[in-house]
Amino acid sequence: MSERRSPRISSRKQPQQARSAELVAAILTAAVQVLAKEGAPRFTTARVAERAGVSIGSVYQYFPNKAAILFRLQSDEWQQTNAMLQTILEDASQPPLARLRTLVHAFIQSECDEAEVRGALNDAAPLYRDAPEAQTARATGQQTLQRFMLAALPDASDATRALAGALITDTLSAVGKQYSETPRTPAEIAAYADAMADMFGGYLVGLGAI
Amino acid sequence: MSERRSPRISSRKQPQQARSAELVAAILTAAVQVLAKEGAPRFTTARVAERAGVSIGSVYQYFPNKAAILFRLQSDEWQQTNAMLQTILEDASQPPLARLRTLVHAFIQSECDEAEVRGALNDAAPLYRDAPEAQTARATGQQTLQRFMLAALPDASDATRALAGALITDTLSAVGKQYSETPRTPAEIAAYADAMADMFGGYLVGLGAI
DNA sequence: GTGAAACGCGATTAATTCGTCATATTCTAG
DNA sequence: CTAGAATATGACGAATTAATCGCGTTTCAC
Repeated sequence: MSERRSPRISSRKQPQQARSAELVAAILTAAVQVLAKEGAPRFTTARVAERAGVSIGSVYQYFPNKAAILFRLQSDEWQQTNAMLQTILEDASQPPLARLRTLVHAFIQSECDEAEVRGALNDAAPLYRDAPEAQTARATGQQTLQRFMLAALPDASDATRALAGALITDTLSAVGKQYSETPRTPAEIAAYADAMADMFGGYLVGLGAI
Repeated sequence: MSERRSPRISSRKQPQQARSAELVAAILTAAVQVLAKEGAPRFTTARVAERAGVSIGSVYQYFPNKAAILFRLQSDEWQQTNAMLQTILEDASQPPLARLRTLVHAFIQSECDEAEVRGALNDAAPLYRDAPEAQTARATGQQTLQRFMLAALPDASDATRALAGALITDTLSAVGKQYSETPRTPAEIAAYADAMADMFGGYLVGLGAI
């Protein structure tokens, strides 16, 4: 497929003084705004720097390249989403399938909430997707769901659980991505999330879910 | 989100002589090769022209811009896939859910078969996605599935059918896209497609499918 | 207060891009 | 055969782009 370009994407150096920490924060804030307002193709380091009220040189002091900024945004968001999903899935006060329904709603909702940024970030994905750091980050989310599968499908084989977990993870993320590309009303979102939860539920019950 | 750029994407003029028809064919063939070999970011009109053994000027004689070439590739593929899906869904010799399973297998398989091109085409999607022609093309595939839903869920309400149809369409295309991004063995593909068919089946049975 | 480290700057470079246009070649109708 | 329509060419203009580097400024430990 595409040429493998994965130079370093980790940050170039850590801010040590207060002003530089603010500067990095300003860059990230500006990056989100540029991404949401101008879209992925017009996301340039110069535009980010300008919006942040900072010089290009300063941007490159803390980010080795453009992809690193995008990856940082994606990474921060993954972390946030993962934390949310983990909280929901580990809430033992509800039966597994109820938790799954809650999770679907929360996930789809959050995707739609930040649709502008998410869409642009997906468009820019080719720039950071192949970096090793990105692969690692993705694995974390799947592990959380696999732990949940153990509770939901206690009698299934490991292979079955793994496959079901992978399918649900993929569906959630891929469909969520696509669904949020079009503007939706809150009612539509709720109905769609319910349908998706029904779909997962029907599937898991068929596999012997409790 | 991104700036709305949607100039004409339809072809600039129709080839009238034999040599120009060949030229257009050469451009499209070369475009696929460039896309597969170099990836979306390195897909340029110059590279396509060079690989096709044709001058840049000639490319712009039949395609108004770069996006038009990409759209043409996507459009051709949609048409091909749609024809296949229609054939499967309208095969009355099998019950609806069996047809759906066949469809899932065929679709996932075809996505994986041309993974290189599909992936790169998706990466380039921002360039042609917003064009009105693209919206139209997408609608066709959904109609085919909606007709099928009528057979599968004869007793459900229109709203239920529409929602279920949308969810299945979305899942199939979004997950297929994502799944084909990673190389897979034939056995993995078959197992995954089966799981997805189980998921759809469980969902539809829950809705009263026959 | 002072010196060194951290920080911030932005003009500049080198590369790449898309798409046009004036010109040259090939085809075909009559 | 020939005129003009269709087709093909590719050098070129105009615009963007990512990233660097040398130098001025601020901070802070001592």
